Amino acid sequence: MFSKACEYGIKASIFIALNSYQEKRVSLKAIAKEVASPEAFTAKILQDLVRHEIINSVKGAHGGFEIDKNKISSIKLEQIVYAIDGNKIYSGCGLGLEICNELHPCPVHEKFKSIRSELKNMLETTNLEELALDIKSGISFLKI
Amino acid sequence: MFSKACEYGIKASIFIALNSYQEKRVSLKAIAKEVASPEAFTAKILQDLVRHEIINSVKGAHGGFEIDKNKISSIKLEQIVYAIDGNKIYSGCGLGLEICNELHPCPVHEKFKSIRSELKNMLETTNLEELALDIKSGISFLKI
DNA sequence: TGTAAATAGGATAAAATTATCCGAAATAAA
DNA sequence: TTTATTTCGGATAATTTTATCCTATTTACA
Repeated sequence: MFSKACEYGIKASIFIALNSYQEKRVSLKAIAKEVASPEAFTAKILQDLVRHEIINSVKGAHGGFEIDKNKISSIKLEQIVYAIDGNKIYSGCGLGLEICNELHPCPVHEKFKSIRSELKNMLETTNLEELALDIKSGISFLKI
Repeated sequence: MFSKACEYGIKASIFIALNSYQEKRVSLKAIAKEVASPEAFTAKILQDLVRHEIINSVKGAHGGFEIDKNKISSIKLEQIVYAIDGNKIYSGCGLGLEICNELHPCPVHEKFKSIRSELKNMLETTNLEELALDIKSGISFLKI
């Protein structure tokens, strides 16, 4: 469903958010360990998120990644996915047609409609805060 | 959502079904042209579908691909996707966790639940016949 | 001021996916 | 029986995605 890059990016963002609530900046090393992702690859993804101003980075000793506490609840999954994968997720036709719309639909256009819109809606409405809180309370997990 | 291979496979299957209703066998060349897919790559995918006994192939002059007319309505999208992409589509966790279930869910497990099940249901219930009929009646299209 | 700790970013490599090429095998028809 | 047509299958290539490595830059602190 998502690319590996996107999976890592989402998990990393949740972990950073979780720590940001406690004013704790986290290092690449700590992130990669916590979400079980390859360190160097994760670094590239975090750079993307920084460029898109979803997370913030601080260089040098005691540096690391953080998210403005007040922004966490307004960051939607959609923004993270878009920063990393672009608009691949919704943009395309299910069967790869260049033109696929109500007037010129691919064979599965109608069948996919509600699935795609539900996915879109989910990504646009779920925010980092709720995901981080579930981790904090032990309801969900970032690895294994 | 699907791999390119899967997209080509689904479109090819629909085109073959369409022709099989009129007892017409179609060649690789005709299929690739009709669904706008690379010929040699499409050949590999068709071989997969033949091995999984979803379509039938006849070698030699006047050979080509066909589907048993009586089977068309019972062939589900799910079978085609499975033959080509394996169980990647549902099997995995949305965030790539090795273990992801009700007891040990990833952060988006609940959020994805209905989307995944709707997708699963759609693939398991839509059959080749309905897709082929929509092409036949000009409601949907295989290319552009 | 020097050093250790971090992120940034370019170059490169590995793996997976997509795509092409070519000879072998099968088959219908001349 | 020969020839043209067509799928089969192995080898290879191109592209994209995933992953690694190394150096530069920044920063805190001794």
